[in-house]
Amino acid sequence: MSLRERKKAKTRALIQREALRLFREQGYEATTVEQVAEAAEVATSTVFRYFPAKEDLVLLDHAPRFLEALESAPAELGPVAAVRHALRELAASRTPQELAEGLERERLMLTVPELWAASLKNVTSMIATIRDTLARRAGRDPADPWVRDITGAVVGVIFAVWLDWAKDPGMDGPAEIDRALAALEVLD
Amino acid sequence: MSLRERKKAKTRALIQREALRLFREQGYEATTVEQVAEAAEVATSTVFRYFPAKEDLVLLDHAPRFLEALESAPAELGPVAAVRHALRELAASRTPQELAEGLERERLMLTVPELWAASLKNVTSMIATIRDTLARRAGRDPADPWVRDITGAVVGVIFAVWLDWAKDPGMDGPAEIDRALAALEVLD
DNA sequence: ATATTTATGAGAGTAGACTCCTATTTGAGA
DNA sequence: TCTCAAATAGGAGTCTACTCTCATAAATAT
Repeated sequence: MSLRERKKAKTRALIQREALRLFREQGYEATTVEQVAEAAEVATSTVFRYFPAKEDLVLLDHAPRFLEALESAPAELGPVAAVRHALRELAASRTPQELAEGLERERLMLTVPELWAASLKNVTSMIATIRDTLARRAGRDPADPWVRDITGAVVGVIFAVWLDWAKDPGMDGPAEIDRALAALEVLD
Repeated sequence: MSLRERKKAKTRALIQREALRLFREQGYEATTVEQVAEAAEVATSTVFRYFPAKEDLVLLDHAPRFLEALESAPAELGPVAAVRHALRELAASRTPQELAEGLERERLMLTVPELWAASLKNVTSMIATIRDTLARRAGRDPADPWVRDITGAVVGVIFAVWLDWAKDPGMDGPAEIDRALAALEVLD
């Protein structure tokens, strides 16, 4: 990785970090892109060079790893069991530091309505991808009602726990999600 | 109802109707408030007098009627069965015209991300209320994980069907939701 | 009919997201 | 060290949601 690339990655991360901090401190809409630029000590145009739109500053990107894990889960597992498997694997593959950072960001996203709203586009496309993956695993059409219903239930349950977790960081989120999903395995 | 009030209601409805038409025909972002004003033959400032923000042109909530029905569902029904019951009752109480109008608006809301985002606050408070109601019916604490998980699964499934319905208005949404929820009754 | 209250139109003005251009800096390669 | 390509700063400019003001018109009350 060249120096140039490293610098770019660093700048990008810096901008995003400062943006999230400001969003948390004073709200998403109340924060202007100019303020983000100032905080990161770059020009406003530079912010837009890295992030095509303000809402893109909020992207969450550990989705690919989850999808990968879901894809490569043992073929004999049903959809719900596969999701449980993938989640456990993902949790295990993350360093404690990564986990804390991820939790912080997710918490921020879930507790600040504007951020959640801003990331809705990503969330929906992520849900669609999960659905496609589950369909492929089961050898069914993604339009299949059964696939849709299972995906809906799984995502709904995960979100429900997630929301509680965001409100009470003391609880063991991953364990709760696992337990909640276990109850859904009757659907497999 | 005075003449003045009737006129206001008429103007308001006219603005909203024209707005929805334009949003449907050329997209939400691509439609300016000025165009809406022009189509409704009012001044731009008049649009804002009736609707504080562009996104408010789309909002609506028939939530109260559903919650009422849920509250008064037979006590012996489990949570999922109670939700099914309430939904059936709600569907029966709406005229075909109301149903079509509602669907049109929901469709728009679900397919345009920023509209969905705008109504997120209402949606989350609605989910919280459903959870409270289900908890009361079951004689449990709203913080109970079981209540949380059931609510999450139910809401997740309904949204999943809703999204598909929005994409394919030809399908029988209420029936699909009922079928999907039937599969969840094992959790009751 | 007159006075008062309320809704509207018209337009000027603000703010902030986003684009585009140019001069300047900075890393990469010879 | 010198040269070239890429990245940035700085700033001017656009677009549109949204606000404010005031004069006019329409509805209501007396």
